[in-house]
Amino acid sequence: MTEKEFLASYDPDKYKKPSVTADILIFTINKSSELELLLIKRKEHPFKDKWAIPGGFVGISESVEDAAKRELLEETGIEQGYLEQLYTFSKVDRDPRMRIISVAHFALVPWQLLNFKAGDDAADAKLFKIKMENWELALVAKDGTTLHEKDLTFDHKDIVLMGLKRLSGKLDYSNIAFELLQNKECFTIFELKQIYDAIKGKTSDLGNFRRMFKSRYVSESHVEEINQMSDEFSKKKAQCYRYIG
Amino acid sequence: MTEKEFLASYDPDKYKKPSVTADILIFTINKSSELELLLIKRKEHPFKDKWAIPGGFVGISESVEDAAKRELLEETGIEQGYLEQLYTFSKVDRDPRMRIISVAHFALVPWQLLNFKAGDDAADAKLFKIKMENWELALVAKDGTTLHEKDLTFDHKDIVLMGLKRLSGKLDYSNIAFELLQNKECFTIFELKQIYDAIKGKTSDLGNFRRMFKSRYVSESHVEEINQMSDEFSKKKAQCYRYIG
DNA sequence: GCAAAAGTGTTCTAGCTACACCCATGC
DNA sequence: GCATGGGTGTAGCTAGAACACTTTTGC
Repeated sequence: MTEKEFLASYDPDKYKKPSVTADILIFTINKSSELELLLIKRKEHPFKDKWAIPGGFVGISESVEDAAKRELLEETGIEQGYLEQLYTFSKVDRDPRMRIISVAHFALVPWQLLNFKAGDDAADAKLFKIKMENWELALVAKDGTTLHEKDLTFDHKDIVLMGLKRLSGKLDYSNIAFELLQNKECFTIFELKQIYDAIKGKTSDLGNFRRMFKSRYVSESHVEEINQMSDEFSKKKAQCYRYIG
Repeated sequence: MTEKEFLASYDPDKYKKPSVTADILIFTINKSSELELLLIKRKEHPFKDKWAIPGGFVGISESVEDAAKRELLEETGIEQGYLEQLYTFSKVDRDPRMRIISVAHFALVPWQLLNFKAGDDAADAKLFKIKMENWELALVAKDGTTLHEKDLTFDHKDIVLMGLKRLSGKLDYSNIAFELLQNKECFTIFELKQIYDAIKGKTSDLGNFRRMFKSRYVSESHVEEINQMSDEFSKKKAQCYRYIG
């Protein structure tokens, strides 16, 4: 039997298959420099009317990344933003409908680009501030809607926690923080520090942050000074920078 | 329609689904303290008689982790060893048979436990030393069989490279190196250094490594001195340690 | 004047690097 | 005696943390 014959006679549906979804944690930093996560209220069973991470099935002729991108677009109207694969969750009973494997992702989106609306599968969509209270996750929307970690459906609590850990960890050895800037072409050191603080969940020393910024980003040419000053975040004019890569 | 009714009427096979496999990079350190990777020679189409990473389909009622564990057992006879999920690869055309999404893993196995034989799907199985030549991956078996990175089937080159990068990176902030020790209950500092050097691909200063070992592992109680000396790796007797966790 | 950010300087520590040096021992 | 690992010591560099200080400016 040649390879060609083999392929022609191969039956892809011989065995029962799990379904695969791409789920996305959509993070943003709001105007008050707080970390927020987009959740949707489910319109359909299972867990109708509960809050969950957006996601959708991976089609037969698209990659998982494409499915995640599509989902991000549907949910937020964003054509391209930072998107990274997080982890694949596959507990057998994680979905009551049937066997579903979820490839979780996270996206970083500047708040002013976020134009979300309830999608096809969502009765509602909201941004929730992320807090840690008594070592447990708490999610609070602007209108006061409060979710405890146990209120998250499926295994979404695990996904959110892993996402937060990864995000916080990557601040130290990558350039992802820049993805949350309002404007990568013109920003101040303080603005970036706000993003760091929001993700790390603590306020760092401004003087030290400046030095870190200069040695790690300016000296290494990830960023350059531009001929522009800003007083958006302070009374005194501040030097603006441009993100290069 | 209640949730119960919804679930009862739900058809899991409404849409075409991709297949999912768990593939696994099985790393070991050989007697000469070199990093090796287990590859199998494919017995079936596609890519019959080519070398590939072991892997298998994820069944409808097992998690991806379970499938990877099962694969590790089948391929190496190892009941439990270090296993970690690496990344999910999903390019649409990565497998000529059909749409297959691969959740790649890596396993760390001490060489003396490695009792591999060709499994059901393999005509042969071999350990390959990992080298970088001209910035490209080269794999060399003890019998001289040499593979270039382009000889790896599917997208296995990408998987191997990502695995190596992750492995090397995790040495700096985790305890995975201990998983490759012949005996976690009794080992010398030199033995651990050999593992580090093999993975990093360079020899580090022994004196400095000792100090790092003591401040990072002994002082932090990941490891403890035991009442035993070894001369397996040197003429002079060396202090033995025990890995705690 | 006060608060808050812009920006600089200082001091201390911890960790890593590159060494140089001892000891023990098998060949 | 020489190579090799076991083991310690030292000096230098760097990044980070903690903190003090000066400047600008809107309120």
